[in-house]
Amino acid sequence: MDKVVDELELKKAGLAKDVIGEIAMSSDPGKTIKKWRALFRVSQKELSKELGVTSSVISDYESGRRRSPGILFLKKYVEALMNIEGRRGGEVLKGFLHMTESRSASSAIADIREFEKGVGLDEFCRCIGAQIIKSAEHPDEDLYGYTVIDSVKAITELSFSELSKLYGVTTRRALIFTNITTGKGPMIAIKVANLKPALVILHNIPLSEVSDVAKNIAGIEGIPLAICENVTLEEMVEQLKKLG
Amino acid sequence: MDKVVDELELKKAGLAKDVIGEIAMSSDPGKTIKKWRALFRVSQKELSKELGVTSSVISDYESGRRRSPGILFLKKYVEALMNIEGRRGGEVLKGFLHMTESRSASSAIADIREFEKGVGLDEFCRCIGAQIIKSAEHPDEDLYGYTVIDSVKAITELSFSELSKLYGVTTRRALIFTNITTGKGPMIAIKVANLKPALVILHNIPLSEVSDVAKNIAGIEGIPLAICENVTLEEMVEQLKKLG
DNA sequence: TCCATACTTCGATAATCGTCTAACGGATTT
DNA sequence: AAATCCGTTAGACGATTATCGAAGTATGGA
Repeated sequence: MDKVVDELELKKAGLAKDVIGEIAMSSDPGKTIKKWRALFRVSQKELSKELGVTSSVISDYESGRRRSPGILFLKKYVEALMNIEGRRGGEVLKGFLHMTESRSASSAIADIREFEKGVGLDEFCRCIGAQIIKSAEHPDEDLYGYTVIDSVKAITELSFSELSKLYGVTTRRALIFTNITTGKGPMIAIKVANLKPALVILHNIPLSEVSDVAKNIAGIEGIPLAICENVTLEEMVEQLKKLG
Repeated sequence: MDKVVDELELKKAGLAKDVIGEIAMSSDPGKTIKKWRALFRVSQKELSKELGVTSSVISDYESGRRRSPGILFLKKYVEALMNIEGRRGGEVLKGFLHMTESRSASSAIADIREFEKGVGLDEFCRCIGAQIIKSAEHPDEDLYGYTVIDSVKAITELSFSELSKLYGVTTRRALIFTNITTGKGPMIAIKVANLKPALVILHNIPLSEVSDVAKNIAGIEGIPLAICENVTLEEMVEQLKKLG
C-alpha cells in the first residue's frame, strides 16, 4: 500500500517537473501557466483559495505582469492544480499519469537514481561496503547518480542503442552490475558501447573470480572498478537510498 | 545545415527543461543548482561574468539564502552553463545530448508537438483545411497539441502498450492518421486501446471512402472526426507549425 | 435589467533582489 | 610561518518586485 502511494507521488512529482520546465522555457510563460490551469479545468478563484493568495496574483502571472515566478510559487501552483483536480476524481490527472507508465525503465534496470548533490567516490563505496580493485584517475570527482543493472536481462533485453538508457541524467554515475559470474561481459559491453561511467561496481563476486579481461578494460579505459561482496541486492538498494 | 542547428537547439532546450524542473522540485534547490554548475565544471566567477551579475548572486542561490529563483534567472543560468561549457569543447554537454537521441519518437510518429496555449477545434481544422464529419460534444474545448501518425507503421511497429506514446504531454490533442485506406483500423485501435483524443483527423481520404465502422466508433465514443483532403503530408506539417 | 461568475487592472505596502564590501578557509608561494 | 591567491560566503543598502484589496470589464444566464 505504502509503495503504491510512493509511486503515485513520484509520478506526480515527475509531471510537476515537466510542467515547470515547460513553463520556464516557454517564450510566453504566462500563457503556458494559463494553459496548464485550463488543462486541469480549475478556475483562478479556486486555485487562489487553495494557494492562499488572491486571485489577482494568478491573473498577474498569467497576463505576464509578473514575468518571472519563483520556483517555490510554481511548485505550489502545479501541486495545487493536481490536488484540486485529484479531489474531484482526477480524470485529467489519471490521463497524464497513465502515460508515464510506459516510461518506466526496462526490467533490466533494477534501480536508477540521480543525486541532488555530488557524492564522493569513497563515500559511495563505503555506503554499500564496496572494495576498490582498480583506482580512479581523478578520485576527487563526485558522482551524481547510479544505475543498478541485471546483466543477464540487459544482454537479452537491451538493444545496442538502448544501452545508453543505463545512463540516467548524467554520465558521472556508478554502474552497478548484478547477476554476474566474472564481470567480463559487462566490461566488454561498456567498451563496445563506448560508455565512460565514473565508477563500475560488480555485485556479489569474490575478488578471485573477477576476470582479468574486466580488470584490463577498466585499466585501459581509466574506469575505476570495485566489487561488492556479502550484500544482497535488496540490502544494497536500501543502503543506496541514504545517499545524495 | 539549418536543420542540424535547430535540432541541437531543441535538444538543449529539452535539457534545460529537465534541469529547471529538477531544481524546482528539489527538496534543496540551492544544492541542485550547485550540482549542475559542478557537473558542467564552471566556477561561480566565470558563470557570473557570463550572466552579467556578481558572483555573490550565484552564491546566494546555491546557499539557499535566496530561496526561490525566478524562471527568467534559471533559464539564463542553465543556458549560460551550456554556453560556457560548449565553448570549451562541450564534452559534458555532448554527454547529456547524446542520451536524448534514443528518446526520439518511433518512426511511426511523423510529427508531434505541444501548444503553448490552447487552440480552438475550428481554428485547428481551418489551419489544415480539414472538414468535420462527426461533430464534438464540447466544441468549445481547446486542443493543446497534436500527433501525426503513419497508421501502417504504427500497426507494424508499435506494441499495444506503446500506443500511449501517441499521446505526448496531454490527451487533449488531435491525432492525425496518414497512410490510411478507410480509417477503420485507426479507429479500432483507438477503441481497443481506450484512448480518448479530443479530435481525430483522417488524412488524404475522400468522404465516400470513410468506413462506417470508423464513423460509428467516433459517434459512440464521442470523438469528433474530420477528414483532410488534397493536402500532402509535408504541406500539412508545415501548416501545423503556425499553430499554438 | 439585474445578478452571478470569471477574470483584469492598478495603487500602496511589504518582501525580495542585486551590488558592494568585507571576510573566510584552503592551497600555493615566499 | 607569513604572504598571497582563489573561490566562496555574509552584512548592509538602494532598487526592484510581489502581494493585497478595491474597483473595473466581460460574459452569460434568470
